[in-house]
Amino acid sequence: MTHAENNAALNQRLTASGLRPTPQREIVFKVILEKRDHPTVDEIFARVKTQMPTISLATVYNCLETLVQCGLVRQVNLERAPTRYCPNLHQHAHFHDETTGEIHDIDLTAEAMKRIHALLPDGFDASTVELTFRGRAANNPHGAN
Amino acid sequence: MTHAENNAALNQRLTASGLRPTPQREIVFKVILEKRDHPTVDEIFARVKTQMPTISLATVYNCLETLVQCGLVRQVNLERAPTRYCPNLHQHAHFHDETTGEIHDIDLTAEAMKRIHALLPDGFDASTVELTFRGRAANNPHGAN
DNA sequence: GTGCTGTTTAGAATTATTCTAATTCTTACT
DNA sequence: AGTAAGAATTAGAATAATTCTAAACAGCAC
Repeated sequence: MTHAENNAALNQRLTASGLRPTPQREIVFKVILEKRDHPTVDEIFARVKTQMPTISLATVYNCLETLVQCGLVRQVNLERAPTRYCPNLHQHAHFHDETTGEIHDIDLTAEAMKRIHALLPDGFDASTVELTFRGRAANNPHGAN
Repeated sequence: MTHAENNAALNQRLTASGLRPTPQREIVFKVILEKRDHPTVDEIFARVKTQMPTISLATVYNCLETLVQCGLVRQVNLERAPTRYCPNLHQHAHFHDETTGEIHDIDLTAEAMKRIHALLPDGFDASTVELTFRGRAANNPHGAN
């Protein structure tokens, strides 16, 4: 996807929710897509400031909340650490490498998701699932991050 | 398990780790076992204070950290909410009811755990897994909480 | 252009948690 | 028993991520 396409998608989602496309929202979305690690708010703030030095931290928080609401990025909370943000919208699990602190996405098939949902007894209806592994990854397994 | 048995288990674990059994640790462990919901530190603090009014919040934090280290209780972090504590040591997932805020334990079989671990590609070695569902539960399904 | 609503901004406020330094408690040794 | 050493507890201060507040700003509808 090109940047222009991502932008169009963003604007569409925003207006669909009665929200306005703004330069701040655009740029925050852009930096998250650019480097597909799992940055914290501070990291996002730092990256955005290089291109828009006047942006405020509160705005970054606001934009991120908006993006999450629109379903364009996912929030990742690991233990008590600062919240991280993830542009991968495919169903996936996270692997938290204890040695490097890196977070790797683990793609899940629809079949796997179905099996996970099937673990729930009757009477439980889950709208979202979060699956997080913690451990050690071999050196840069398939170059993922 | 009786209270005396739990206490014996606690003392054994503590001394095995070179730590001391203390009245504070005992009582913190007791209140977590007594009411098997998933209390926050504040709730634990409140419950403990009724029986030991002089205990300090810092001590509750310390005791909980100790109990977690000894593997006697589990920490549960959901989104950005205060950490909760869980005495259920069986492998299990959590179901977070969006309407009531309650957390239900979902027991997992060894077979299910194995299948979950099998989702990881080669090169990833997980020591722990966390599986959390969010959604709505039917009214008090099998009386669990 | 004027007003209306949504957005951004800076800084203050909040809140869960951790840290600090002093005190108290245990245990071991004499 | 008396004392030293280490561990645990305590109260309160400090930290840090996040949220709130109030004011300024921007863009659209009329």
